[in-house]
Amino acid sequence: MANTMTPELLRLVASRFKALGEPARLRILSALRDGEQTVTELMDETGLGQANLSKHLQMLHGIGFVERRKNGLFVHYRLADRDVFRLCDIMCGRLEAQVAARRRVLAAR
Amino acid sequence: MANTMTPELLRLVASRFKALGEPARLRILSALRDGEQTVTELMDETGLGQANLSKHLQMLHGIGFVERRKNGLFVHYRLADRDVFRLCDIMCGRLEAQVAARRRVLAAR
DNA sequence: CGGCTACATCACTACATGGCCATATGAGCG
DNA sequence: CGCTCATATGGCCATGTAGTGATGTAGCCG
Repeated sequence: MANTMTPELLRLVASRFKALGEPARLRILSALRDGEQTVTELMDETGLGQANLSKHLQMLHGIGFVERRKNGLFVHYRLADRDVFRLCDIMCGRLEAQVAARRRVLAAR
Repeated sequence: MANTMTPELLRLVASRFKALGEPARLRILSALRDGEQTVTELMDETGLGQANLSKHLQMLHGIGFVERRKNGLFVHYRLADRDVFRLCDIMCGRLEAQVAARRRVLAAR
C-alpha cells in the first residue's frame, strides 16, 4: 500500500474513510440501498434535520459516493456504486470476528 | 445492510471507519504492513511525534486494528489482520475509477 | 539505590465539524 | 407577478480531536 502512497493520495483515501465514519451518513447510504430517494424521503428514513441532511448529501456527492438527479422541485439521490456495502461488510465481518473472539475468551473460563 | 442495523452497531461501524479517516493512522498501518515495529521505529517511519503516535496507537489498539507485545522496555505493535488493506484497496479502486471517469470527460471535449 | 530509556498519559491549544436556526435559491403554480 | 414547496446555504454553538510539551510510569543497567 503506502510505501508508494503520496501524502496527497493518503489524504484522499483518508477523507473517503472519514466520510463513512459518521453514523448519520451510514444511515443515509443504507437508506439509498434500495434505490433513489428524494431529500424529503431521506429525512423520514434517517430522522435527520433538513439542513443537516442536505449538508451530508453535499459532502457525499462531492466525494463521489452518491449522484444527483434533479426533477422539478425534487432532487433524487442515488448511490454512485455499491462499493460502500462491500466496505461495510468487511467492517461488520471484523466486528463479528471480534465479538466471537471475546465469546471464546469468556467461554474459556 | 442497515435496515437491520441497530444504532449501536451503526456507531461501532462508523467508529471503525473514522479510525481509518486520518492520514496519520493510515501511515501507521501501512508502516506495519511488513511486520512488527516498535514505537520508536514507527516514529521514524511515520514522522509523527512520540506522544501523538502513542495516542493513535492506543486508539488503533482499542478498536482492534493492531495488537501489542511487550518486551523489556519496548512495545511491539503489529497488525491484527489484513482487512485494513482490503478496505484501502477498495477505496483506492474507487479513486482510480473516479480519476479515469474524469479523464474520459475531459477527453470527450 | 540512582539514573537512563521507551512508552504512556496529562494539560492545553487550535481547528474541524455535526447539529440547529434562519435565510436564500429556484422551480412550479395560481 | 406573488405564493408555496423542496432544497441549499450561511451563521452560530458545542463537541471532538489532532498535535505538542511536560510529566508520569515501568523496565533495564551501573
